[in-house]
Amino acid sequence: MGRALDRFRSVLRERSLKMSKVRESIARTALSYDGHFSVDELRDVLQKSGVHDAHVATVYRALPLLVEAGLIQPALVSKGDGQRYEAAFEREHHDHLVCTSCGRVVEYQSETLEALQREIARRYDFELDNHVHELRGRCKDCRRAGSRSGHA
Amino acid sequence: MGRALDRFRSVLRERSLKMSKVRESIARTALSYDGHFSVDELRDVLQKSGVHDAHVATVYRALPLLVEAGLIQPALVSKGDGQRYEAAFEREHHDHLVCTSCGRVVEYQSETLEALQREIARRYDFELDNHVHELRGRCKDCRRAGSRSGHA
DNA sequence: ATTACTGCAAAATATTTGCACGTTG
DNA sequence: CAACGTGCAAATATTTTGCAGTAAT
Repeated sequence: MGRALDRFRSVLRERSLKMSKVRESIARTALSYDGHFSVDELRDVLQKSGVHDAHVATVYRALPLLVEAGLIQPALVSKGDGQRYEAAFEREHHDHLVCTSCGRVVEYQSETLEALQREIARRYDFELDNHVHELRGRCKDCRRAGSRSGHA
Repeated sequence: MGRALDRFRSVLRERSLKMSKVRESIARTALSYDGHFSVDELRDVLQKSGVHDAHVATVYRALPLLVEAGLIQPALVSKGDGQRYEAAFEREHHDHLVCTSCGRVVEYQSETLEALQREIARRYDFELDNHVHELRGRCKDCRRAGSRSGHA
């Protein structure tokens, strides 16, 4: 956690920005958030944690900085409800498998996949920054329940 | 194109929905759209094509059906401006490599990747519907231009 | 001190929904 | 004719922005 905040601080310094208390709280909360969060979910936890809450606009302003510092990453592309994020600092990278019926999310990681992505980027002469990979389908339980065209 | 519309019709039938003129126009326009489109871009083309335009709500209502029928697929997750789609019927599936500096989009396809995805889904007992895969980085030209350490 | 940060409220976007009327099967 | 589809406008939801006062370096 300390290391993550240091990294955040250094990104801020590079841009002549300041490390405020609110920003630090946002960073801490995001880092220790268990699972995916939306802006409002993050704000809820922030508020309940008693520290102090941050205005929506403030969170929106902070998130790109956290992404840039590598503390969090965008997650769950799906749609409808707005961007979600998850902690990313010093964690194994993983991607998501989402059940389109019940919404269950399974994380997986595959070194083969990572390697393949690097190879594709190399083939087109791209320097890879990051990627989004989301597999969508129906999980075993949902298939058993409504065995056909039953979309949620 | 005829085959695509047949498939659309059959999805509609399965759900006791009807094939209206507006839906058919939306389907045709989406199928022949060259590249990625947003809801508004699709509506623009629809209108200019003289047929008749569809209300924005109508397009929003039609898109999930087109996706379900496999005529289009969600594409290009990255931006903030709302979901984009692209034609997908009887086309080789492909994914995208996006340059974070100049915005250039390169399509690529990899059977190895497709196979790997199927294997991951199988491992978790998911029946795969579709996926989103987007690699983000900097293309050769942008790297040469500004050899900076990072952010746009 | 200087420059940035925050909350606020309003704006800009995106997407969804209820309803009355038109269309499809 | 019954059921569905469409346009419309209003409602939601999400993200951004200008501003005036507050905090960080």
